[in-house]
Amino acid sequence: MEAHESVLSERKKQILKAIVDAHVAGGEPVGSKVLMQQIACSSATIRNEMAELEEMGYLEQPHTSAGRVPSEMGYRFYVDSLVEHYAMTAREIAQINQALKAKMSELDQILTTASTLASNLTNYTGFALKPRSRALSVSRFEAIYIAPGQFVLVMVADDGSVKTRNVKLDLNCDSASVARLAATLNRYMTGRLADEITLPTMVAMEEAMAEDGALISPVIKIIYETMNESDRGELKVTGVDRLLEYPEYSDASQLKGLLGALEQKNDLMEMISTAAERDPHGVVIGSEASVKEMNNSTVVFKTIVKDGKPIGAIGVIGPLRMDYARVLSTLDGLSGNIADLLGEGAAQLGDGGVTVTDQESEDDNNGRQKGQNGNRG
Amino acid sequence: MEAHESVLSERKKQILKAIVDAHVAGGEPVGSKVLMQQIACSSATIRNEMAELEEMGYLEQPHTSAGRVPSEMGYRFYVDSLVEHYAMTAREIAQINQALKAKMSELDQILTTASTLASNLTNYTGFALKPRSRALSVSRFEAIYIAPGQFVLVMVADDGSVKTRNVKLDLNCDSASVARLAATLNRYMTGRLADEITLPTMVAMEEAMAEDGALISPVIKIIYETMNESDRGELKVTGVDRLLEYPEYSDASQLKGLLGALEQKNDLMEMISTAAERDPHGVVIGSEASVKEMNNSTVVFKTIVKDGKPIGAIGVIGPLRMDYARVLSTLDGLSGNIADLLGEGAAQLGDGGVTVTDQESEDDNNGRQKGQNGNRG
DNA sequence: TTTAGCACTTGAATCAATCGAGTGCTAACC
DNA sequence: GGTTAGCACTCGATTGATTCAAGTGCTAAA
Repeated sequence: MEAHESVLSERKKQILKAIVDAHVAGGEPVGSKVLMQQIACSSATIRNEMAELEEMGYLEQPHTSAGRVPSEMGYRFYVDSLVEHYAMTAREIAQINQALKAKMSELDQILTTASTLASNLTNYTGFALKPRSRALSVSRFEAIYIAPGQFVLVMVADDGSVKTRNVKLDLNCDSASVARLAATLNRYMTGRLADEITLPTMVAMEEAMAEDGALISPVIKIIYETMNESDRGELKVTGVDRLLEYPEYSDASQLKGLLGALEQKNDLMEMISTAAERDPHGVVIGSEASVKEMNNSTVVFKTIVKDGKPIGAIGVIGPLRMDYARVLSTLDGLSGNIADLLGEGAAQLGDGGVTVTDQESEDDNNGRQKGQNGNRG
Repeated sequence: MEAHESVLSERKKQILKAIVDAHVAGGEPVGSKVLMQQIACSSATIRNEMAELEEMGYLEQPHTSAGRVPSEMGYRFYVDSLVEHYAMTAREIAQINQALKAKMSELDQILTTASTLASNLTNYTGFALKPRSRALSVSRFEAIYIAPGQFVLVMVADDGSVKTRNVKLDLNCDSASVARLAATLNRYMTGRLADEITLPTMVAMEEAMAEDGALISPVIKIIYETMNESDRGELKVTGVDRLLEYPEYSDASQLKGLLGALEQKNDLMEMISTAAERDPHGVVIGSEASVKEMNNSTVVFKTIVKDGKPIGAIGVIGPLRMDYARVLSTLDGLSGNIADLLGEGAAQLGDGGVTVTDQESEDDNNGRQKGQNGNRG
């Protein structure tokens, strides 16, 4: 592959690079004229060079009267020898960091899964919607020593949900420090929103921890993040690709428009909450939707109710000619299952009656009594 | 809305329903001839009825010489009065149950997020790949009593990772039972794969628990599920819709084919592992791919390395004319961030040097020392 | 070796002609 | 009165010819 470089003159490389760049940017075959701006010679010269590059296999002509397009070999050479380094912006880097750190609550996971299921089972695009939920305060702390500098923090929230965090510090804390930490947290932090912790409280806690005072600050941050992470309202959309096989969306622009409308989560939430009032089925057909881009589509949804309050919704979006029977019963089934999982189905217990939730488990998930049966056999 | 029913004759309802069903199934306007099979009268009669239904607003004609299509009002009536109940198959119900119960490991979450980020930042379709990983055994158990019948189970796995489960049973276990449970688990279960637990061991554990013997069986199941959940190899694909705006994929069938190929996860894994050997950049251009459907697309990926071993990959898929510079650096940045999160980046510690992971945290995540800095301020 | 100029090629756009599916309407029928 | 057969009619889709324009290859001059 390095042989390329010795064969291609500097100017050929320039031209090849310019062609790749232009074609990547514009998508059209690139002609000799546009290249004149970047290469310091006439179009005829460039044409000659391009003819040679084509002969060598780096370029292709879709047809005689079109410009040139890089061949696969051309792209390969570009990637191997011509790509310039692109430096990510600080903004992009920050975005990566933030997004990767964010955890998914269990409700989020369930809703995502439900959206995927709705899509899979109906062959339309699925979505799941979660309204904002309030921040929680912690009513009880426990801390379990795991290893030097490492412990598990267990938080029982004011709604009865339990969250755990595996914490590692590079501070030297032992079993005793961890126990003291739990005691201190229980004394100063219980019943308070993490927002409400004032500097004096922090200082008091650090004093109470004596030589382990350094633990407080990072731990408070962790608690803050944990108790607030459930606070994002969100819309998940899955299975967009399924709509591709419906001729209604065969022109990509149509679908693109619909998806763009979906990005306006507020509109969708608004639509669903109003539709839920007047329509028992949760079916919004075409122009019944307030959003123009949805006027050629149908939205079918079902709210998920927990303790009598709607805590989210799942649904599907597809063409007007939707298989309503199937969609309606699928959503019914799904929402029932979710309600069960979230603890509405307290009655249906099997052998042992076990409920298991992972640590994130009861994020956004208040007042649960019994959940799904943990036994699978 | 109920007024409809009194206005429409039984035959009109039949015809409307038949039209909706046929149109939903076939996508084409439906003519009077095809309806003859379902309605017991001649095409002329049906035409008369259709003309009336159109007059009333339930049907529409795309043009004079086409068949009829339901109007929005027609669909509305269908949904309100004509849909037949569709009963889900046992298979579908099982699928729902299983999928909703499955938890996502942290690695899964990170990879999903990474895939989304790759897609967002590059404007191509992103993917993330995770090979199967081995099951873990537990080297230490802890149990924290929360409430009657409820406790948090903390498991330190043989690779040093920590997992926690919030367990609720409808058995009457108190603080002492929970403590005894931990002791018993530590005595009989440490160092073993959950698969290896034999019936005699179970019996011995139940005996050791005396009157709380009933705890053992459900708890073993929980441990089993927890330690094996990381075992699924998987491919996540996100941002399919981004490809819609590239003319290369403007005919939906092209894109559909590509996506179909992506479903063959094994092919992709194969491709990536072979490509990773011979190509330092991880760029597969067009026909370099072994899969035919990808011959008009480029796949760029980057393996994620942890402790010297590849534990997954992230990448993007898009047209040949891809913005390689941007894609390559984005994937570099992402994979670096992921490696840090997973504990490779032990060196880069900031103030406090805090590592936080939630319970699922170190799923598939062995030998970590220090991770990313937990402080955000 | 580069460049200006010109004939040439060829997909895309435009337009007319043809085709056919399905209708509306009329008249006969039960 | 409701139903049905028959037929003229409509109108989008398909096909084919024509034009248009972008971009080339080649030749001859610099």
